Amino acid sequence: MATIRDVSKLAGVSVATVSRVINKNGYVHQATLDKVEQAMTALQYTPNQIARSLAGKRTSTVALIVPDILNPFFPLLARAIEDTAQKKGFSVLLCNSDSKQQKELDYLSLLLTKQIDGILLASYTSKPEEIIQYEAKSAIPVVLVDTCFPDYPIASFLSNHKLGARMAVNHLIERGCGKIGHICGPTHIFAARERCLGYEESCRDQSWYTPSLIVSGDFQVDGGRRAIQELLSRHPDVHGVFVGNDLMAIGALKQLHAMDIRVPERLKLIGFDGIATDFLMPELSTIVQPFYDIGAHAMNHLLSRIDGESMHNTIFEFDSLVLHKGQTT
Amino acid sequence: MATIRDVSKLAGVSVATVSRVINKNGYVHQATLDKVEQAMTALQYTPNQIARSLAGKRTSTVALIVPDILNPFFPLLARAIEDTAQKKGFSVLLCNSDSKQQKELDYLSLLLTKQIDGILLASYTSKPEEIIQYEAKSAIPVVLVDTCFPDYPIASFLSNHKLGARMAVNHLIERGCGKIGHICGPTHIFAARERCLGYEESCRDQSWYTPSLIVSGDFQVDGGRRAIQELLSRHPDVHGVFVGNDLMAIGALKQLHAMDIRVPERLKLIGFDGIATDFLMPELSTIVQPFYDIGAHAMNHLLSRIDGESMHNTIFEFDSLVLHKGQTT
DNA sequence: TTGAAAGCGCTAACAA
DNA sequence: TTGTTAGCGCTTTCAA
Repeated sequence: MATIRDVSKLAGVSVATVSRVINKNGYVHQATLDKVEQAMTALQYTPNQIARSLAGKRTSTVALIVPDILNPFFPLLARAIEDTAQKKGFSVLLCNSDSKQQKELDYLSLLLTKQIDGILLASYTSKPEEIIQYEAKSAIPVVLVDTCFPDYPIASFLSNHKLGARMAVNHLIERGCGKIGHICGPTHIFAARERCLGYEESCRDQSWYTPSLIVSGDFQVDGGRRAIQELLSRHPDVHGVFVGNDLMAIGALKQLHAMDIRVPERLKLIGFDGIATDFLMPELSTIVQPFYDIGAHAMNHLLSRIDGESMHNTIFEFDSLVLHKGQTT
Repeated sequence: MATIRDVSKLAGVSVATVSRVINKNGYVHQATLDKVEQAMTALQYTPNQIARSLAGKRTSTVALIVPDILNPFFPLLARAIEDTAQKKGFSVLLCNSDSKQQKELDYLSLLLTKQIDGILLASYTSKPEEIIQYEAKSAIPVVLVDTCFPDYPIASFLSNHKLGARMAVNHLIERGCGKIGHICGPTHIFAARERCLGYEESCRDQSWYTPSLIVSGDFQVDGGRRAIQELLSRHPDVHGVFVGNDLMAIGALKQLHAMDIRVPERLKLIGFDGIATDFLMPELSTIVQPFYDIGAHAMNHLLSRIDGESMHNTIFEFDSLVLHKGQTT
């Protein structure tokens, strides 16, 4: 592969000049610019990114840390992030943390030695102090996606989950549901808590409301099966259920089917997320999160930080959730 | 961050010696080794990977190029690949090509300047000559996943699709199907062709067989809807359908549901891939591909090539497909 | 068994 | 407007 030196020789200029045309900075005469560009194309020259990185510039690479790309939730984010990165000349390193603290920390220090320019972190296990400390000592900007710590100055991009929850409950009410239950996700997940709060806010003034209408699940399919059983045993007369996410909603649906309880006639069900609305049958009613927007904005914010802009590290909540009316309500 | 020079000073040795202990090569006295290691831990030293890469070693990074990580097929592969890479100290760069030749080529040359160590390529658009030429002039090993070119020496890892197709058809026969149709995928996709061939081989000697039992689809949900309609209009009496992939099978299932044709009573349906076996209701019968094995083996093979082992570049077909008996057969 | 020194390819003062 | 040169942090001959 041709180097900058080869180009400089062929063009009859110094490497500094070539560097200037590569980086489009500093003054360079039009005539020399032409010569250099000719030499570059003649040699099919492309700058070695490793050398550029070592010489102090960036790696043009960011890392995306997710619990597990297999969770259908994350490819949606990953795609938006990669698209946005690619448009700006950045690449994305994919890291699965399995929600294990150690694996996450290992990645974090690996990324340091790789001189990654920034990190998009979707993690429900990391502590805010850790993140702040990491940013401080590594000077690598970190942006949170799908989670946040309200009391700390960390940039975060996520849906307005409380709003979404209200939309879900309202939809059930509009569809004529009387007593509405909720299957909530793990309480260590911010989004799960918010959705639960949204449910509570919408329901607590109803005559039928009682806290035992909230059953906890694990955001997985099987958890949904168990939770709906629990809910029905507590309240055989529930008429609608706002399930904390689509995965659990699928589980609930399967369980109801097995128990021969007709959906939506006897019981209406609405999920949250909007993963794979295409793939399901019957189609699940759900609140679709604006994944693409979240990912794209998070990435753009990160890129601005990388460019040295000092941003206001705050929480960006997206209100553009959409009700997807399926066949379960 | 501490550098190798800092360590060498603190340990009272030369940088060369420190380098030797980092890389565990060359002779180094036990006593000095201890000193160096103490210094390293004292300074919390970790070698800068960029500098190592520039000095001639590798980047310990591979790229995974997929058409679109949103296709539920690819996260399965990505996970296996990332797991395997991570165990061996490698990172994975994620690239979406959208099956566009230009985007793919752009990535390929970008990866060159990034001095990537190897590439895992899932592409149905690239030409074998291109790949061979790229490997030759870049010295970057490329391994194909989920596709192959039988007539060219390119390492490829994929399921034995023909075998899987036979399994699917046999299952339908066992379940009592008489006339069996097939919805095949795009013919430029190797796997789609193989599955179709498998179907043909299994069926051509049957009394009911006729080529018009094969309808073509596009491997997408909507394509499945259209294809099943087409098939039914050609052959109102089909009793079983082997659908070329799960996405189309979902579409077919939805269409049949809309048409009030009962599955599996009136018509039996089996898909291929094994994505989303959890998500569907009714659960789809399908042939599950050994994604994890494919990804892991492909990655291991790539790592061996990166380590300089000259491998026999051939096609690795995985026979370990599994019938998932759902509720549609 | 160890060290000195020459790069790897590029950037960025500093001079001219 | 251009060139010289000193690094960036590490690896790797080649000598000692």
